[in-house]
Amino acid sequence: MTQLPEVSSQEEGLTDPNSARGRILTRAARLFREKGYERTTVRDLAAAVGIQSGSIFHHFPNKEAILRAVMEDTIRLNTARMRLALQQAATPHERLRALIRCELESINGETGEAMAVLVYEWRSLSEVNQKDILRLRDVYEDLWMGVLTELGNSGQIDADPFFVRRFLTGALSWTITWYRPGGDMDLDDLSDEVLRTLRLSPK
Amino acid sequence: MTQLPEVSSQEEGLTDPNSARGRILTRAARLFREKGYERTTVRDLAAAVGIQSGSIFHHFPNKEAILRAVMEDTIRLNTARMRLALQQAATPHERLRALIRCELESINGETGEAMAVLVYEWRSLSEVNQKDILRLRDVYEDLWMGVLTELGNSGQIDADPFFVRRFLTGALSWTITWYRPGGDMDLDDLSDEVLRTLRLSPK
Amino acid sequence: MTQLPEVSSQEEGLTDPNSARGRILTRAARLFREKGYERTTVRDLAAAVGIQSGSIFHHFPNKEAILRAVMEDTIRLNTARMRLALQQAATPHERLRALIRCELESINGETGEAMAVLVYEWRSLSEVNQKDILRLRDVYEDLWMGVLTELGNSGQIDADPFFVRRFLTGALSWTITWYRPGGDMDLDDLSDEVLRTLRLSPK
Amino acid sequence: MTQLPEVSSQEEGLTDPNSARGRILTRAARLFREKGYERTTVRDLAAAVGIQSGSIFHHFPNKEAILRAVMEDTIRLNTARMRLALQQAATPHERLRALIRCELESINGETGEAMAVLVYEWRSLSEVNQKDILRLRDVYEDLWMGVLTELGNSGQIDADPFFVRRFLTGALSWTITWYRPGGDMDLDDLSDEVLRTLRLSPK
DNA sequence: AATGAATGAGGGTTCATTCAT
DNA sequence: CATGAATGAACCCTCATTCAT
Repeated sequence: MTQLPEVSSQEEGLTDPNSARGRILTRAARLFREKGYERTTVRDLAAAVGIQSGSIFHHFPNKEAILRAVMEDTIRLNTARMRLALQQAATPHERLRALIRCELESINGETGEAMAVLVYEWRSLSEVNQKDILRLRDVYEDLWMGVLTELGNSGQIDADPFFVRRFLTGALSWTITWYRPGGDMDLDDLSDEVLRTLRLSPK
Repeated sequence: MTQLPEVSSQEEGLTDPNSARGRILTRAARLFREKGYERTTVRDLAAAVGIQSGSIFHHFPNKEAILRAVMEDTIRLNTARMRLALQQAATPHERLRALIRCELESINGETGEAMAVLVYEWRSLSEVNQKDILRLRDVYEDLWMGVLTELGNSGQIDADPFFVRRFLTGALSWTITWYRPGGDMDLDDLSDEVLRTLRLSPK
Repeated sequence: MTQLPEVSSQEEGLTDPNSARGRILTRAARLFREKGYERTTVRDLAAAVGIQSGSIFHHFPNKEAILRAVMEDTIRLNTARMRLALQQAATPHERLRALIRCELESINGETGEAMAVLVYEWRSLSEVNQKDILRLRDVYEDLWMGVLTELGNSGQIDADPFFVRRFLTGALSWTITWYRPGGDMDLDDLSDEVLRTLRLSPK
Repeated sequence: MTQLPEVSSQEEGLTDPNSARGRILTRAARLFREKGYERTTVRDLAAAVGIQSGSIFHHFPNKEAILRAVMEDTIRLNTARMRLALQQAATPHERLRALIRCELESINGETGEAMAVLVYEWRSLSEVNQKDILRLRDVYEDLWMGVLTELGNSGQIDADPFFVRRFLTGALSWTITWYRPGGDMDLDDLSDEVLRTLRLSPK
């Protein structure tokens, strides 16, 4: 199994998962994922956390702020993880594999629910919040584009790097709908299969 | 531009788009896509159609039935279209291109809004309705698997056909988030870029 | 008893007291007066009218709009009444009496509750609504100032008409706190007592 | 400027304005006046005082007790002040002027905010508290009635003393809505204008 | 005394759905 | 078929009050 770099939440200013705020965010990610943001009531969330509904508003000013925090924390964490993974990869090909592996991990691992929320509940965010989150997303995407451009320059991929990234974004995020960890395919296998589909030998 | 096969709505038992029911569905697809199913009120929809909210319920028993009809009609229409397109393709490779082209059309053409609704509003459907729609989806997916298996058998793709289909489902559906028709790239170009990414470009 | 001019609600664009809207306004005036605007819940009001709380919002966009309508309708009605009364008065002295009599009627008659609301719940109105209502109030006050200026010019009052109006506003509105119709003093007697206090013989 | 008698808070059992309790009351009077009792939250008040919301309840058992204390302290203080002022007035006419001057001071001076609260927030008091405050009010009103009866007996006013008091209560309390200290009219001028309106001007 | 997280009852408002006309 | 007033359950959020620290 690929060694996953450990990211301490404190270093990145992320929420401590054991704090009240952290517990709300974890449960919120799950509920928003399962039922959708709109269909999840504040009471549902409070019950899941084991507090009263009014107490939610000691930690977040309103429901949307919870959605935003779920998204923001997730992007921050996964960006940090990916940066670490890139540092440990020697070649462009290895870096691409690291990116794919990392993104699959973010989608199908612990942060999977939050990542799904990021995709499916985007429209529930106000425009202002959308813009803020998009800025964080840009940082993350720059990491991808750097590696794909490298591969394009060295002739290892034919298609336009922008398109490749977009196809991969869709393909990888879609895994959430069908991939189940614990089966006969782990995330390394899945990464290799992606590379094979791109006809880039997994090696 | 690839010739798109015409599918008459009557043959397939689809809703006449000029009927009251049809106008509701068209507007619903757009509104559900733009604002989300939960955030779209029956009043919004009625106003968009130009009738009173109570009148909606002369055409549909409840709001969810509208969502279901949007999804069902769309799958039926696109399945019919795809079947026609496959009949006109001679080789497995041509058939794959036809499938990709058709799915891109369904996602980015007239039925695009409804297709997005199919993906993003899935959880708003009751389990019973989900099952019904899934049955229709299976018919559609069988068309895909037939062609991909052909290609696998003839050695034109390395990866698992099931995996390739999933990869493509994600990649193609994701185009809705970034592809804009009317730019310098039409859906034929986009189809070619997909094939290139899979290293299956003709010659 | 002084003849009170009849003002038809239709002529002035006022709310029909028998309509749903009208019944809500009447009950609202009473409740806002008795318990205060803030302490009156929409549910209280709906119960008093005999409808469900949600139904209130078919007639008013929000709670504050009810408060505003109570105030607006009242000012409009009383301005119209006062204008009619002035037309029937021959001398400045008679006109002053008519104003006093009318204002006492507005405060202690049918519109009394609404007038009290106008005074006591002013701060519960948003600034925008306050401005709108103030414009209506100005029209009403101009009627007063015209008559008081006449009396000043003819030497029948010593003090500055502006002050006299202000003292009278306070003194007359205060009657709501102590005057009870049906006792040994009717509104004509009350008017005379006011004139006596100003040392303007009631005649 | 009329000499204002000094009333020491200690003598009357009033709250020391520099104590925690006193600071809460001062801020409460202002906030209740500005925003209304209901719209003022305990948090607002705590923030204005510079403490945490929970700490308020170390000084008062509940929010209404603050309202009551604001009213009670104000009546006590103004009753004491008025008593002193009466002692320094030689004739009934002078005494009336002293009462008017004192009441204007109480309404437009330091205690003005609290006096306004007394008038406008009366209904927010429970019945029990209303009764207690009314008893204090009676003491204050007796001072007024004594002087007005004197004036009636000596033929200096025509109207019923009870009526005159009510007229003045309304007229004077209403000054809070329009009189602004610091303009070209001070409270002595205002007192004179009141007397002139009653045709009781000196000489 | 002071803190501030937690409570929990309720408040204004929304909205799918019904039904008499 | 269409209307639109009415329903009533449910939603997000507020806030006076409590209490362990």
